[in-house]
This record gives sequence, C-alpha cells and structure tokens, in this order.
Amino acid sequence: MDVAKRAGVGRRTVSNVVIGFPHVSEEVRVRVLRAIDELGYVPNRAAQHLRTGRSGIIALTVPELGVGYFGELANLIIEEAAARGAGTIVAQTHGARARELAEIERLLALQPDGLITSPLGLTSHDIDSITQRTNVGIIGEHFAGDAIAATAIDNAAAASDVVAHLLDTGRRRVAFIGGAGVPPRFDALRRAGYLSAIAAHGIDPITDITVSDFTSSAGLEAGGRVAARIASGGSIDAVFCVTDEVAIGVIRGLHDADVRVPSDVAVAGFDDVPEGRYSTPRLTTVSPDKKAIARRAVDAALGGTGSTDAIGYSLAVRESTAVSPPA
Amino acid sequence: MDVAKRAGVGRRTVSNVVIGFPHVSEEVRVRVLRAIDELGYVPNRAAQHLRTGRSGIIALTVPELGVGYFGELANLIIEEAAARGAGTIVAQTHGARARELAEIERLLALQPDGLITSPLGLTSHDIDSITQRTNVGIIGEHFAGDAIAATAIDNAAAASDVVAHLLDTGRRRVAFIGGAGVPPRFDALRRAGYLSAIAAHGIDPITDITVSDFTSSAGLEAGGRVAARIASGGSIDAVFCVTDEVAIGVIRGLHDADVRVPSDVAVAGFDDVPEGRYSTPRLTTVSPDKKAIARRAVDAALGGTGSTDAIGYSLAVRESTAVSPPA
DNA sequence: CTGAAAGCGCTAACAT
DNA sequence: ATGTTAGCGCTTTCAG
Repeated sequence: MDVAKRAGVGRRTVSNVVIGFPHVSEEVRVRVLRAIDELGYVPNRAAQHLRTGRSGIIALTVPELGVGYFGELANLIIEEAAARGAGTIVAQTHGARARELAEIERLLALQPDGLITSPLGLTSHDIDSITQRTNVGIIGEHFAGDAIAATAIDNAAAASDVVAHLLDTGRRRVAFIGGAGVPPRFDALRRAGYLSAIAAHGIDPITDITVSDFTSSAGLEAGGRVAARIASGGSIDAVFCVTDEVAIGVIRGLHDADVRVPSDVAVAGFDDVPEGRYSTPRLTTVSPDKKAIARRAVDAALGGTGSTDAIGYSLAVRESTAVSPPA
Repeated sequence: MDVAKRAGVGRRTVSNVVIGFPHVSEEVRVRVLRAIDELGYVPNRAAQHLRTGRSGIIALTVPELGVGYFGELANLIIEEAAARGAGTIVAQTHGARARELAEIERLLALQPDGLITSPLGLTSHDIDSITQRTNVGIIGEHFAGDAIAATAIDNAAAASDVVAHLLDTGRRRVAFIGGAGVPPRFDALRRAGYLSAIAAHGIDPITDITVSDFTSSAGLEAGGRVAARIASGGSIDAVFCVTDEVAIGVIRGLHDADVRVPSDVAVAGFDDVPEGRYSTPRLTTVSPDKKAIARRAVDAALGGTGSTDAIGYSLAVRESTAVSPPA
C-alpha cells in the first residue's frame, strides 16, 4: 500500500479513512484522500472479501427474467441492492424444483453474501436447508408451519378484492383460471381468495379451467377453452386469471375465437406487469407494492432483521373489466 | 488445508487434483477426492480470486431488464455465462449516457473478469477507455472508424428486408418511426435500411414521425400522431418501427384512434420480443439470432478472440402486416 | 510426481 | 490518533 507512504501515514490510517472510521483528524483524512486520488488507488475486492468474508454481492434467482412480474421485480431488487452498495448475480430457474436447486447451488458456489429466491417448486425443507447456509430472502409465500417468513402480499385478500370488483360490476359467471398448486403456493392462495369472494355472493364457482404453467402460451390455450365452453352454452362472463401472463394469453385466445373482451367476457389478472399496461385491452389487475418487496428481500439477503408484516397492494382497474366497451 | 493431511499428500497435490492437472496418479487422485468429499471442502472463491486475479464473474449492463429485447438477451447471456462457469452481475442503465457510465463504474468497482454492455448513449471514446480497463463485449453496432467491433446483425440490411416485405404486400405509403440517433447507432442504421428499400421502389419516404426514446409509451404517442396524420388526409398505409417496443405502443395508439391494424395500417417492428408473439395483432418483426449474440458477447467478456462477422437474422411475418385482416 | 514456503492486498487486533 | 503485524485460503514457484 503505497498510499500510506505517499500520505506519510500507516496502513491502518488509510484503512480507517477508506472505511470511514470516525477518529481521524481532518488534515490527515484530506492528505490520505489526495494520495488515494493521485495514485488512482482502488481497493482490491478479492483481498477485502478474503479478509472480511463479505463479497458485496448477492445472488438472485427468478423463474424468468425477461418477462413480466419477475423481470420488473428483478429490476427493483438490483437497484435496491446497488443503493446499498451490493452487486446482484442473477439466475433463472424456469420454475422447476430441480433447476431451482441447481441454480441456487451454482450461485452459492460463487459465495455471495446472501440469496434472494422466488421459489416455485422448492419444498419448505429445501428452503430450510438453504437458510442454514446463507442469508436468504424469500419472495413468495410463507411456507406453512415453518419459521420461514417470506415477503409477499396477502394473495388471498387481493384475489378476493379483484373478484369482488368483477361481481360489483355486474358479472355473475366468474371463472378462475389457475394452476394446481397447493397452499401455501400463491396460485392456491389466489384460488382461495376467488372462492371466498364467490361464496360471499352466493354464486357457484367455476374452477375447472386450468393451466399447467403460468405462461401466456398456457393462457392462450385456456382462453380457447373458455370460448369453447361459451360456444357450447356454458355461460361465462368474467375470468380471473392467476397471473397477468396467463391473462394476456387468455385475452388473446378469446380474441382468436371471436369472443370480445370486455364486452362478452371481462378478464382480470394479478401482478401488474408492464405488458398489461399497453395491451389491448389494458388489463385490470392487482398491483403489489413491488418496491417494498424488493427492499425487504434485499434487506434479508444482506442479513437484515426481516420484518414479516404483509406488503401492500392496490387494485388497478383498467379496460379489460370495463362494463361497456371502451368506445 | 486439512484435505492435504487427510489424504496424506501436500497442498500442491490437492490443488493439482482440484484444478485437474494431468500428472497425478489415479490412486492419489481418488484419495484426495474422497478426502475433499468427506470434509465437505469447498474452495474459497475470495482466496482464489485474490491469488489468480480471476473472479469468475462478468458484469452486464442493459438499458432495461424486465422488458423486451434486452430482457430476453440478458437471459441468454446469463445462461451462456453459466455454461462457462461464470456468474453474471446485472445493472440497468435506462439508456442514458451518464447512467451508463455510472453503472459501468459501479460494476467495474466490483472487479469482474469482463463486461458486456449494450450502450445507447456512450461515445466511441467512452467505449475505448473502458476497453482499456477490462475485457469488453459490446452489443450493438460498430463504432465507426474504430477498432471497436460490436456484436450485432446487419441492421440496415434487415430493416431493408422488412420494408421490402411491406412494399411487396402492396403497401405504398410506408412511414419510418424512429429516433434521432446518428450512425452507427442502430436506429440510424435501421432508418438507412428503410430509406434504401423505399428508394429502390421509387417511393417517397416519410420520416418525420419520431420518438424520443424506444419505449411503448413513446410509441403510443407516435401512433396517435400517425392517426392524426391520416385523419387530416395524409395517407399512410404502413409503419416500420425502429423497435418492437415502439411498435407495440404504436399499435396501441392507432387502436385508440380507431385506426385498424393491419387492415388500415400495417405495422412492423424489429427485435422479435416475446410480447410481440402474444400481442393483438401479433407483430411482424426482424428476429436476430440472439443466442449467437449472447455467445459472442460472453466470449469477448471472458477474454475470447472476438470474431467480427455479422450475426444472422430472419424475418418473422405475422398478423400485423397481413394484407387482409385475420378472420 | 510431491513437499515446503512465499506471497496475493487487505483488515483488525494489538501496541504505542 | 496512528503505527506494526498477523493472518484470511489459495496458487504457484522452487526444491526435492
């Protein structure tokens, strides 16, 4: 460390200045800073990491990066981490347990300070064992019966709110299009919210139109089935989709079958993805407070306290559930 | 290193085994491997990094992550890097030079092995100076007159192809909607391709409808202007948009003004983003070989040779340029 | 083919 | 308030 010599001080003092330790005289501080500047000194991360055990890097896994909800969330997480001085290494899992495990293993081998993951297939046992290895911020749901708290909104309540909105605007035959997940996975929670809102209005649920994954492609196909159901006399006048991704596909599938949205069928989604803001028609959806989710997750990954109270959300009412078609 | 003792060999030998150095007797190799396994030994990345100077991490900047072209490209880059054993730290620049510079600085401070960047605002001088500091893979264009080769398709040729398609299907009043970039930035190249195709057919160009950035929101607004132009008697029967993002916004803007796509106006984009595959109508676009781009960029960031020949592309003809409306 | 030992550049305990 | 020094865990010369 030539900086020390240049400034005529000891290495210790230089470290103190760099780290921002308080007890350094102003004069010395300035001298050291100038020396650092003149020499173009940049601390070596590898050495810092080796010495302190902190790499300044967190790992993030999402099901899919280039798309919708997790893409936007990843943005926010990366930015929140950057604001706290950390870099973010990203990996995609495509939502399957084996891949999730493999990617997490790969990321952990890079020895980050913490991990943020939004598991779709992991068991609570998987999560447990990862939690023992590093700081973990989970995005998604609680895993029932464990001490594992995740960062999420109240999915059931939010789902119930959208469905109530559908009902309030006069829709009566409201179908839920979702997956076969079991609680506490988000799709099960959203279905539960749907069921409770439907039950509160004394209406029969329609839950037999399902998707095998949460892609627009699956939604497209499901939309076709909705249209077929209608064509064969089974009235449906609204659809609540488990995610916006699916909803966008459903709208497309309905359109292909000449079913009009929203005049024939209202469609609502969940997540408030960017695509839904420019789609035709614009998509009514639940908008979670993604910034808060990002903040909480980064905090957990960096070893923060990890509060557990639910994240806020709001309802974004747009064209796809309008009562009369938008001119 | 207890592994050495456990296996009854020296540290050197252990290192050799781990690294895969050839001259180790099979017996010893097995013994070391077992010792490693029994002790659950994992090499410390920080120490490796400190010693070798290689972190096994590359940095990536994209304008926007959760959206469209760069989202999908980032996916592919991350996967390609993973296949080569490297992690990828990601940052978003939102396309402005100052932010690009700042993010690159931040990433470089993390001391990755290389950097992949898709600059929108950087000057060739900026790029030059970054290239001197680390391995760089540029996604985008050549920066004219420099030794800086970037990974990209032949934008002008591809743009010319789409416009030719528009012309071939009978459109005559074809507008270009793009930015005010100068060569060699991609928007300028795409405009040049448009102009040459138009000129080849002896038709007058329409280039005075511009967007200030490449977002759907800017496109939405531009779509409104196209509609206004038509309403006031200025005939336009096709639009070639500088990116799919913009095209999706334009379609939406036209729709809002009751201009039908494709029956009134055909719309084509560029990039083949996922959204365009499920939009209404599905978007005709240029589809670059993104895998090849990713491979080349990762190679450059990892210090590879960096070939310079152009990347392939194809034309994805879909509904938005159909001659008669779909059904 | 294998063992010993020297650092990579930094931080933090210890001493002054 | 500042200087000295011992490692963090690894790779790699240098001898054997």
